[in-house]
Amino acid sequence: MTTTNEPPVTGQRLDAAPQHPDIGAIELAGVLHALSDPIRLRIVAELAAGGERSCSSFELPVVKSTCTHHFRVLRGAGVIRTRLQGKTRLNSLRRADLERRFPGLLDAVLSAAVSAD
Amino acid sequence: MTTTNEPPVTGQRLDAAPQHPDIGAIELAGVLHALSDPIRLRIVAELAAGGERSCSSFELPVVKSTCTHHFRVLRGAGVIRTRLQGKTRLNSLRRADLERRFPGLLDAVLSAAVSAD
DNA sequence: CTATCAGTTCGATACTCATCGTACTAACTC
DNA sequence: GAGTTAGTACGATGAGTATCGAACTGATAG
Repeated sequence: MTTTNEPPVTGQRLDAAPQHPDIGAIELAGVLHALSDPIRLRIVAELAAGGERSCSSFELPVVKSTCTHHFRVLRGAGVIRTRLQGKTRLNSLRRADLERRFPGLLDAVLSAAVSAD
Repeated sequence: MTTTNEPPVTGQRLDAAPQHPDIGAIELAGVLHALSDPIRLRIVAELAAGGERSCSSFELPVVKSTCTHHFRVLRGAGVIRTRLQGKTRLNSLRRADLERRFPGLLDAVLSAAVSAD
């Protein structure tokens, strides 16, 4: 595919590793906004139970591209970390980072999510 | 003003007391969304310090109508309570209610708001 | 009664966002 | 190489929302 009649993309590379904010760059409003969506709250709650999960292991009521969107929001807010492994992306909660930045916040949200279930 | 040439409004009354959700009706996603705006976060943080405050006692960088909007969002989410007194509205945090519904959540957000300040 | 004050209501506007479908890509399998 | 798999990229769309200004209201002060 080096000879398509379209010019090569000048933007960011597709296979670039996913970007995660530095601990200090994690903003409270951003985290709260990321957690204020029911689907993302569900992702975070399930992620809190286990270790690393691929995107497709969640049975979410949305199509793939919407799924990508939600994981990107969570990643951009600093809530989850995404690691490339072969053809899948493994997602995990940034528990330690969030705990250092906003002590008690994630636990409070998680137990609230359970009780509101 | 009882004889304007316009028919009387059929909608809700203007002076109706502000509506607050029942404790059980407070939703986690709603609370997180309400707190995910910097202006509202600031209102809540200032409200956490003292008792009752009128809307205008906050020096917010927005006009009055926008102010009304933010207080309505907070009220609708169950975060604050608004009480009519004369010509002002006195707002207070629903600390006890929130603590019962989502233990530790508000405190975690408040201390996070301070540390992120 | 008139004026002021505190706040709401009502558009209007611009921006964000959750969703989808289609096309694409990169790794893996056959 | 041809398919399959697990996503991402890219519009497009519709819903929500943060903002403003102007008009209004209800209580109080003069």
